[in-house]
Amino acid sequence: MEKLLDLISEEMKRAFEEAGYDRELGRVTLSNRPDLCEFQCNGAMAGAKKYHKAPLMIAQDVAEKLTDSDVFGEVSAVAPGFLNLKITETFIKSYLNEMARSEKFGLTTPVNPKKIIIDYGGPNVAKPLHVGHLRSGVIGESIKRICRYAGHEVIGDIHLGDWGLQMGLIITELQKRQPDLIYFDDSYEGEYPAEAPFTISELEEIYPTASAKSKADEAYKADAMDATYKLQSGVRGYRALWQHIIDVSVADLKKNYENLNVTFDLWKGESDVHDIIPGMVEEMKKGGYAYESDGALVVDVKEETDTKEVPPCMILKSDGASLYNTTDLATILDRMEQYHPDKLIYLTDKRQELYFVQVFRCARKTGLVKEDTELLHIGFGTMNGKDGKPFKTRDGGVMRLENLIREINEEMIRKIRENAETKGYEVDGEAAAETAKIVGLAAIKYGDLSNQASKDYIFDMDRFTSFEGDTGPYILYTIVRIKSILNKYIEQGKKLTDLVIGEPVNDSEKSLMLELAKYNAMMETACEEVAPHKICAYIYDLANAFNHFYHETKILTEEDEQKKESWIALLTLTRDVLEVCIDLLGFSAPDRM
RNA sequence: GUUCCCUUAGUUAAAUGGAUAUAACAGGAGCCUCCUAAGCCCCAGUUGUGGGUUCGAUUCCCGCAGGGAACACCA
Repeated sequence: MEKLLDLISEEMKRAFEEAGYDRELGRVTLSNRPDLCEFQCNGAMAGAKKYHKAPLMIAQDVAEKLTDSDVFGEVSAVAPGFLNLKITETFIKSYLNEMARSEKFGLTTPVNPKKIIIDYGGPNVAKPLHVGHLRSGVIGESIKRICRYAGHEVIGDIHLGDWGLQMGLIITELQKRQPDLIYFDDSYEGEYPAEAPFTISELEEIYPTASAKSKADEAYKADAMDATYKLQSGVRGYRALWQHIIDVSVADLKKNYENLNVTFDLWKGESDVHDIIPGMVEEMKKGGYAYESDGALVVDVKEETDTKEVPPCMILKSDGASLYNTTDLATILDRMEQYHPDKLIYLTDKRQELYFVQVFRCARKTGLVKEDTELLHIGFGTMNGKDGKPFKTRDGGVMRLENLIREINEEMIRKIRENAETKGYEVDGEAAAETAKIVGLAAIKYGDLSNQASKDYIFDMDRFTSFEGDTGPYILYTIVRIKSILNKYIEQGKKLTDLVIGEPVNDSEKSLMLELAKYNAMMETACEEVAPHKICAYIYDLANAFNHFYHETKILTEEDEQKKESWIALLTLTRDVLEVCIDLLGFSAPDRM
């Protein structure tokens, strides 16, 4: 279905053409003076030079051709040459009814859908998720959903950090603590136990302990490196122990991501490409791309047009060991071979920008990716505390993600209880907790996603839990209001199906309709620019338009059945659009709050 | 040191080169016998600085000041 702006631009272009001007000048845009008009066209000013004519004269010529238009109800040419436009009630009504009937509200889906792999989350096993992981998960999940909704085939991969020295450290510390474990007996040839010899909380304590020890103690570090080597070279007991670490850790990660409503299609990690690294390195050498520099193996990636220094991309460290670059490149190779994607999207902290420039160039140069495969790194900003510095707990530590979520949820339960009390109804504990979880998640996600991803933003617990203004809970509250009306309507024995939206009867209703009609253009932009914050801005405007309409219109007590049905249809569409949008942002609305 | 990014109201954030820069919070005033007041409504307040391009600049270009980040054996 064509976008509203395209349809009305077409009408305007026709008028420009009929008046003897270039039709391309007839591009219509949203009004930035809503007090004067709904839409505007600035083509007359752009054409002034070409036709050596005052812009206002051109605008008047064009306006004359639109006097009996079905699309524009009001057209006025004003100084210096703006065309101020209002569209007819009939036109907007038909547009919305078509939208309501169409799949995805008439969003145009691509002729050639792409296969996209999106790499986000990126946690390390055996380490708890902390607030730093929040953005990658929240933004990545939203982008995944947006691309999928837009019609592409999307695969989300968590890309676990499960292979490096950290694993050797954990194994070493376990050996010190429990040297008699069967895993350390080289002569053992039987089956290893199915149960892990540790719990997730032990694991989370072991890693930092081991890490601290290795920094202070050379011998300890040597042991850890040896353990890493044994693991990577496939010693049975070490592999079995490693598998336990992965299993225990992944189970915990799944639980945590589930609480965030974040899901991955693939749970692959660095370890999955271990076996293909030697072959890849060999190819790079053979192709003449990789050479030795200061003992390390590198590939030059600087280009003549660079204004800045782009250091070579390191493939192997001087001790021959692989590093982040190596596994990332091997992962690209693996993904190309297994999935043949048209596009790879990476979500990380924006500080890794230069790093990804190096890796992408290296991948292209060495032929790991096809010419027409797009590589995109989306760097997001830091989540800061109120002081503008990276978010910390009160005592200066790194805050665990589950603690952050718990704090928000507790505050939310308090608010729900308080609200129930002032309104005088009972709320049982379980229902309150369930609602709190839903609303809390919306607060966190909307708070994050409503900012441009690339910018740092301030996570202000007080503001996020205050629930006033431009927040997730405000959006949810609006949806709950609509649902409540629709439910009451159904309770009257009526049905929501087959209702038709009529012409708007007042300004607030027309505003709501115009807001709904912007949906397609907004969604297209949000997809193209991979910009979830545009969806946030849109649903905030839409919710505002609805609340304004709601305030002025008594819907259920309306006696004119036709009017009432039209409003119910309009509300249904509003609810559906809002719910689709919040789903793309990765949260949902409760039935009441 | 080199390079990149950022600077919008008291605060946090928006704005394909278009008219009077948009909201939220905080501040001040109003609206619940009426579909959820987590709402609605009114008031007050902003583009760091100096140039340039343009009919028109928060937006594009150059300089300055202030803030942040990156710059091969971490990820």
